[in-house]
Amino acid sequence: MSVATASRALNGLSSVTAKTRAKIEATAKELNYVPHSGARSLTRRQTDTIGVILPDLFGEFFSEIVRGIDRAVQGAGKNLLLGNMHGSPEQTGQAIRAMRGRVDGLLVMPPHSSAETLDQALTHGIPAVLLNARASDGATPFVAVDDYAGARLVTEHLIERGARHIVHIAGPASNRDARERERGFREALKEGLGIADPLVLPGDFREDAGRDAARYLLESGTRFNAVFGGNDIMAVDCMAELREASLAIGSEVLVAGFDDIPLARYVTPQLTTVHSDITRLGAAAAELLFRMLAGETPDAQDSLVIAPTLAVRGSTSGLFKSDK
Amino acid sequence: MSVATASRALNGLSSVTAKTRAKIEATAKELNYVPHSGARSLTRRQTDTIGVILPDLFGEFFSEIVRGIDRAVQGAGKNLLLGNMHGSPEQTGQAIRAMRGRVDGLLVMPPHSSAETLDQALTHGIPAVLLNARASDGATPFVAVDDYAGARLVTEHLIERGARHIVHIAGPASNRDARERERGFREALKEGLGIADPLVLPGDFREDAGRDAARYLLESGTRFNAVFGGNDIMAVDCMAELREASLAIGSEVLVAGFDDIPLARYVTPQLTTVHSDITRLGAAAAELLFRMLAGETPDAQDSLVIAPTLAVRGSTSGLFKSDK
DNA sequence: TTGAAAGCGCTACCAT
DNA sequence: ATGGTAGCGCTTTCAA
Repeated sequence: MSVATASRALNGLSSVTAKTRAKIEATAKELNYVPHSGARSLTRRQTDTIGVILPDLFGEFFSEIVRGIDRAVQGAGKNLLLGNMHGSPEQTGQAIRAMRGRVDGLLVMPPHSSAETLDQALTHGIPAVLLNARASDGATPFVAVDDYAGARLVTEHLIERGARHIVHIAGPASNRDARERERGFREALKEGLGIADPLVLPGDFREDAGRDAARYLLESGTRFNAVFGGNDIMAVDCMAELREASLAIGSEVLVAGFDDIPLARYVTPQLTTVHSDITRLGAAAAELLFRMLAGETPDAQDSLVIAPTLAVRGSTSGLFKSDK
Repeated sequence: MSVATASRALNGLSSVTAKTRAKIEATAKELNYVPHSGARSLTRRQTDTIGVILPDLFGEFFSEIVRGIDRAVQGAGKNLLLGNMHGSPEQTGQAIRAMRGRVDGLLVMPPHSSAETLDQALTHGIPAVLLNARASDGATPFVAVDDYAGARLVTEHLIERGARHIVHIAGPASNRDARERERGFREALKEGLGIADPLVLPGDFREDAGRDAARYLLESGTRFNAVFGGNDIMAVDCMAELREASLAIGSEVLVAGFDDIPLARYVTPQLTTVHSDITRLGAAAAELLFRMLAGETPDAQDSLVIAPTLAVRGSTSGLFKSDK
């Protein structure tokens, strides 16, 4: 048997006698032969692998998105090469370059708002889909969570539940999600209550920011009856602090967050928040990339914005007793 | 310039004139040349990539372990190929085979106790380190968390805090971690209190199991003053249920868990639990693998068992009022 | 110091 | 239906 025939048999090409194939398969098993996918990739000019480049993410988000990507990858019979990039745009470019020759396409989630730096690295090479970011030139397709819509959802909900003095704890200004959430908050407030300059406290998406915000609110004597935290962590900690000050969460003060981390359901009262299907985000991105690899050339039209949903829980479900 | 010289220059070999090198580097930049690592791997017979095969893990654990591995991989200038295997040992073997030619070594965390099936797949090929599992032949090095020691730690702590009627909610019998934890519990109890046949309730590491256990305890009128949940989820939910029955957690009944998930610190009272450095587990495994790839041939001696620590919190910190 | 050429393990084209 | 063989893009002897 020649290597050519063997290759054909093992790859299931039709032009092989059943007999020959059987013999080859038997021998392969006997020799415990396992194809060398590296070499295979080289000749076929296709690796059946996609690269994923993520920033140093916090637990929950990371595992969810990878799970989604993995699901799609698995379903397509492909492989997943993971390349973390810890922060800087240069590292990102570096990571992207290191993937050349190893992957057919890329899923990239840039840190912060450094989308521009990416373009170069991307435009120049292989197909790519951006995660939760837009390329500055608008050319690279992306899949993102609609932070703006989510923030509007919460804000409108708070208004509907009777809140009239709503405070927002913002995330870091360098973070696109944070900016979009704040924007959604502001617009919903303007449209709903006609408030143009609401109180927005600074935050960084970490626990302390929630506590600090709460203390500020209490000590400054600010009039407020609802807090919308830029993410759940801050909302939860703000809520804890307000509770310690004997405020009745859900009736005296409403609190809501964003992300729906598992914790949200475990605090008392449970936290109303915005739920995004992160797994779906990852899966959708991978599937979009596969379509590109299959020859389709999606434009910005194919980019997907995933609409989040509101998870209403105890922290906003009570009725208002008084307007503090 | 010949390709040979270019290769040498780009790879920083010394046998190249500074002048030649400069010229080559300039040209490379101009042409926007990026080396094709696939081809490079083929000739060098080294991919600088390690494969990671994990079962379908729950969020926290997954991200922590990957973070640890990634850290080590990053530090060593290598790449990380992720291959999830959803469950069955066959899939595992499959996943391992698919990695041939793509990676230099493997980090494998087998699902359940199917370590035997692995051996074949592993023995036959590339270097590998097992995560949280032992190979049946004892040959493959591994890195694992010491569940047994952790369980002893909690149990001894509960005894020391005055508990005399301690119940354990076990995890699934198919899970090695679960079995080891139960073993640690039983032995600590025998040694500490001379109890040989403690009450062990069945569980599956999920929320409901915690609630079911609590209900059983309450309804059956069982005498107990401490519960050691096989993991935090079950412990937390058991605690919630007991609290609803107006038991004072931490004083009337002690509750402890295992894993130290973030939630443990957010429930009221905070949950005493066993903390394992999962990130370190991943990093240690990767580093062990790198040593093997560098030529060392570690035996079982080099396997590492990571000792967990006890995180004492409110759920066991109160004093006993009565011996219910 | 540089260049020519032989592969790495496979696939795919061209013959037979 | 099968076999021979030319690469895939790189590294690495071996000569020059």
